[in-house]
Amino acid sequence: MRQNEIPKVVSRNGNVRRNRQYEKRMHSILKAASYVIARDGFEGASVRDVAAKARINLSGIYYYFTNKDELLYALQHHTFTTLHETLRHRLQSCDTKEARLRAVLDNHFEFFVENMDDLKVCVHEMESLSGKYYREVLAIRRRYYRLVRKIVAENLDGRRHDADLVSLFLYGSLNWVYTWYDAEKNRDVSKLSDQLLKIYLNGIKAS
Amino acid sequence: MRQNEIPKVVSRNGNVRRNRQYEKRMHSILKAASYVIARDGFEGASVRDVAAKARINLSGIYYYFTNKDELLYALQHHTFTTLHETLRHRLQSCDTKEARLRAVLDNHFEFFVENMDDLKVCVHEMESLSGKYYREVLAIRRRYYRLVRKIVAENLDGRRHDADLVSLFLYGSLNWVYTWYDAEKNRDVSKLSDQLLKIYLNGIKAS
DNA sequence: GTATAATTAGAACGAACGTTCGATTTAATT
DNA sequence: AATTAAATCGAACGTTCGTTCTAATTATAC
Repeated sequence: MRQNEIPKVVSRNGNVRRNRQYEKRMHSILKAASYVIARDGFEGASVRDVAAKARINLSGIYYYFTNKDELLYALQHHTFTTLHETLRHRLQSCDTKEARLRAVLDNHFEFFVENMDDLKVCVHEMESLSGKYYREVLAIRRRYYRLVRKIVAENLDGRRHDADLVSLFLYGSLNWVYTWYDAEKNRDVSKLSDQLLKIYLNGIKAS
Repeated sequence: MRQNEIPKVVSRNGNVRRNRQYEKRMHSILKAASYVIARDGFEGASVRDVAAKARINLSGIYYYFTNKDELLYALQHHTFTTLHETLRHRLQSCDTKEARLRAVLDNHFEFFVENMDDLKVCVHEMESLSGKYYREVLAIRRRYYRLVRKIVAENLDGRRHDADLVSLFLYGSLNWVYTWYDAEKNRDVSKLSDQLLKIYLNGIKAS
């Protein structure tokens, strides 16, 4: 039996009698999808490739997901939610506004390093979904962005800056990372937040 | 007769007897391709859609371009070259290093506003080509990046900053614009460079 | 006007794709 | 051990895609 209702993120199987490996299989499919979509793009990625990478039969994919779009939806939904949650958790132990801004950067970079494929799929395939799928992911994305914006705003000299613009510029620097990050060259991840934080707090001016 | 040699950017037709409309047709195909690829992504864009948008028969496309990849190659090659050239030209009338940094931002934003689809196709489809096509575009992209980096570097307090990181962060802010730019909300383009320049020269610190 | 080559048009090819279906196998319950 | 449903599998469907081929048409040169 297979569910075909409105998709949930974690598990779509509401049955009682369920194979113990169900969750693991689901996870391995998502991991494979993340890898293949990050490599080939969503349109370029074939469900067959995802299945092969996950070591499951092609039609097996459709036992866990109703279609290709839902694969991407599940990936983006889960990744953005996790990113947002880890940031919220991290912020609880920050006293100053500077510490909170630093937490935003640390969180994003560290999350990126540990989930490169997933975050790339979130950033690069932002427009690949449509309809309900798109709108739901957009809502989560906005939630995360608003949190970033709030922390940027409290660090701002409001007379000289536009909070939206500053946030979008910072957001751009963060989201662009996947195009140049090199695990060898950038072994020290904290250096990335150090550098970006310095720019936004003090500028780059030569003396 | 049709050419099938190494593609040139401007015109691939070396024949003498040539329809007066040849160049116009070629340009209209590129314009259509830019529109469709920006909308659907390179993999998602069909040559049929490009042909329809350019008001030409499907097989007519293959009279001007040997394959779909070459369409993207021509677009990216031409756009990056132009972007680089306009920046070089602009820099000639800059006296101070601050003026040169400002020129980088002005050039990028103004070029973006006037060639949104083209620049989006350059940024978002960076990985869509492979082999020779990819390497050639990469070379031009690097040339542009190095120019930006040089100007960032001369504005840097080198003891406190890493020129590569700063350049990549700035580059990210610039390239991310296509995801949020709204012609209505951002009528004044110079405000974008103003804001970004302030950040990089003075930071955002609240007093 | 006629010859010649550039350009367009229509139809078709094979390949790859997302998805479905029925049968088979596996695991859990009694 | 028998039963029942979950999970997997192999094969196929219909569609869309990039590309090609040949014939028709148009523009240019003589």
